[in-house]
Amino acid sequence: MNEETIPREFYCREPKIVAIELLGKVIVRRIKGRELKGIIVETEAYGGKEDPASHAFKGITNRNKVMFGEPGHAYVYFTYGNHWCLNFVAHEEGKPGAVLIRAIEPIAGIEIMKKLRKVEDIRSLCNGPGKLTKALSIDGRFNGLDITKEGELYVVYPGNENKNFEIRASERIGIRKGKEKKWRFYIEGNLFVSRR
DNA sequence: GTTCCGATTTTCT
DNA sequence: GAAAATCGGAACA
Repeated sequence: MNEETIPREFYCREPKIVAIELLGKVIVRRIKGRELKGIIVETEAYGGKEDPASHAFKGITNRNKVMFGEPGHAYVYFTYGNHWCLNFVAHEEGKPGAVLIRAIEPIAGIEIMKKLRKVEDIRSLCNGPGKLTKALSIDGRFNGLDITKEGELYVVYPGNENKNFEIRASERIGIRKGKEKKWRFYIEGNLFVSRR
């Protein structure tokens, strides 16, 4: 398949920039020798002191410490008593930050995802942060994982398809503070984006 | 189609 | 003890 992982430098920029640039990239999840893949179609950026909606806003805690660490790692947290959310740590030197992956378009291993999610509708497999972690079987074990190296979970550049798309920005979803920041980004017209 | 609401548990105050 | 970067189902239009 000739896949090339995305280097650490890619993530060493403002979360907002990385969130935009991640659209169209491909997440690879390996389970027992099989590959599940999805194109990133929806993201949200979270910053540090300047962003009251971010977990990192009030400083470092045991939960969010990964956001303060080296970019290019996964930040996985549990919320609402039911769901895991997948983020990629992304920030400039010395500033915490991360990008929440809100939705992906399944392109490989779809039958496995259906079993994990217990739904048949492809569009409902991964169109939300809690859904995609379930479809990819991602949980707290992945917190801190390096996603610039091939392994159980990593990110690669897309193949030849889907290079032309229009990016839209909007208010972030499910937060109370910091709504004035238009830091949610998605691919216009894509069927797999949540809350269209 | 939309809106409303309960589930469930970790984390921080 | 309250809130939380959510989901799915029920009720209503």
